[in-house]
Amino acid sequence: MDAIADDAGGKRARGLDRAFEILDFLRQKRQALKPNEIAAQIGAPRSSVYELVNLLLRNGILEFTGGDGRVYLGRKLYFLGAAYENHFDFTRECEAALERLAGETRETAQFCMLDGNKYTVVHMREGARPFRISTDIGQSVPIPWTASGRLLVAHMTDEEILAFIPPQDFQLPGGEWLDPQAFLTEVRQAGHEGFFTFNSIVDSFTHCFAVPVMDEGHAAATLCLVTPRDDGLANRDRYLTCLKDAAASLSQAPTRPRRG
Amino acid sequence: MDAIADDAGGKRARGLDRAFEILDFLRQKRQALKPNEIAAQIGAPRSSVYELVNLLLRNGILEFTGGDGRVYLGRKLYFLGAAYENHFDFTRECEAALERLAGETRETAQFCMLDGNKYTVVHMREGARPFRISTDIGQSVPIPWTASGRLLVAHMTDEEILAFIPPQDFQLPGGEWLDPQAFLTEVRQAGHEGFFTFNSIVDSFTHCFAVPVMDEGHAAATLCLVTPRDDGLANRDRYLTCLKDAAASLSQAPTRPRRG
DNA sequence: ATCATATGTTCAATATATTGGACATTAACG
DNA sequence: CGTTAATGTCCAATATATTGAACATATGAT
Repeated sequence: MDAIADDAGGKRARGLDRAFEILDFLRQKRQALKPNEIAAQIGAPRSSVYELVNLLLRNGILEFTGGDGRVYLGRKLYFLGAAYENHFDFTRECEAALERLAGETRETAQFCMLDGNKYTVVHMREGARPFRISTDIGQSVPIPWTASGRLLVAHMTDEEILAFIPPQDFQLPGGEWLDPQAFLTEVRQAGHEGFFTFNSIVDSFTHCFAVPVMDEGHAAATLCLVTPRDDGLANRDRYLTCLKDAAASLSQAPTRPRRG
Repeated sequence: MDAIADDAGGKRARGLDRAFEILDFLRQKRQALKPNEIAAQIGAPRSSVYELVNLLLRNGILEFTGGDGRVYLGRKLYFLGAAYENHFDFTRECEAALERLAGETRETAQFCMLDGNKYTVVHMREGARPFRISTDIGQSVPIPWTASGRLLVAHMTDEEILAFIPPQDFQLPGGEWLDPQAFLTEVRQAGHEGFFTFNSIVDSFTHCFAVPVMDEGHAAATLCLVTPRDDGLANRDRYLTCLKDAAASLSQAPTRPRRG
């Protein structure tokens, strides 16, 4: 069902693709699984999964954990991810920016990016309010559901956007459908204004603010605030200013390469 | 030369292994490279590297960056690494522990783990002293060169240790050779005492402290202090106490699985 | 202009990776 | 006990991934 991309007929799958399908699946499940379970749940031949899991184990990409032969993402992935992070030097300044934002606004602040054709919260700083945020770190969310989504695809043409976002992602959690044309209009507006705010369309009580973190001419990420509706509307201008300042401070950094 | 494992004859290489060789190579180089350069430097057929790079690009494991078709580790790796990290919930408490350590001692504090058969600094908090640390985050260092190394292999038998550590890693940066038997003795001592300290054997001016962070009965990681020799000797007992307290606070956490 | 080097693309041959299915083992269960 | 389900291993067949080599293009030096 949720296979990565083109997976129609009964051809053999390429090992590399299957391998990363396994990794993504484990990430999504967020728990150690037996090879057999993996095979059953992603609909892959068991022998293939056993073969690949063993290869990945040998490479440190997967690790035995949880006993009973269960495997989960391995340390090597952590190191590779850290190298990615390091290269752009995001995190440190990012955390600082979120900290500052949370302090200034007392609202929940998030740093968001695309993960494939989904939206994902990469870092989050919970606000001081007694307020529950629904989105979990690292969870994939359809792009059209989010304020940030408008910004993260703003560098594409209309056609590219519609080709990029899976059609079913325009269906909101309640079941209603969001008109793609309306979405595109909002994308253009967001791209032009340099921010996007709206009453969340995935719940009935939050107001969302998003501003882009620019890198190489397009929104590489966004900074967001998720607030109670009344607070958000009452402090709209101030919050937007805070966000833009924070984003500006981040937008400089990512370009420069780091040498040890 | 430094191929991953068994790479003798002129057989064809498996795509998956080659792929991770590419990823590791990029991590080591810490910069974006052209596919052609990668092929030349890891000694792989160009057509294979181009094929694999394209596959990895399609999966978000690699990304174009730096222009001219150069590629580097991709965002997907970051997400996978974050999931690994999350699963063990290390980082947050880890950063806190380093912060505390650095505050208490004003020395450089490190969180270290094994990466394959090498030692690696995963997190570091620079001390308040005007003092330069040589080790860089994420760089691979021979196990015998480090105090932590004694602890990180302490759960293995002598034979396992000698099979695990590449023989040439017993050669110190100066060129002298460390006697494996002497190393094993230190490993046993470290395992027994629950810490290891020594005047660094890779430079002439630092004293190193290491204590284990236990997980599932063995040292999954270490906390370290790197200090000027005189300071280290003068504050030895206090520093060791700080380290042990910090390690104890971390040793609890990693076992419990997290549910959203 | 000529040559050399670096870079990327294309393609056919074959070495081999993926796969289905058989088999082995264990646990659960009536 | 016999049956079913879950899990892991093994193996041969074949679909295909890896590879060398040829080709294409750009750049820079002489």
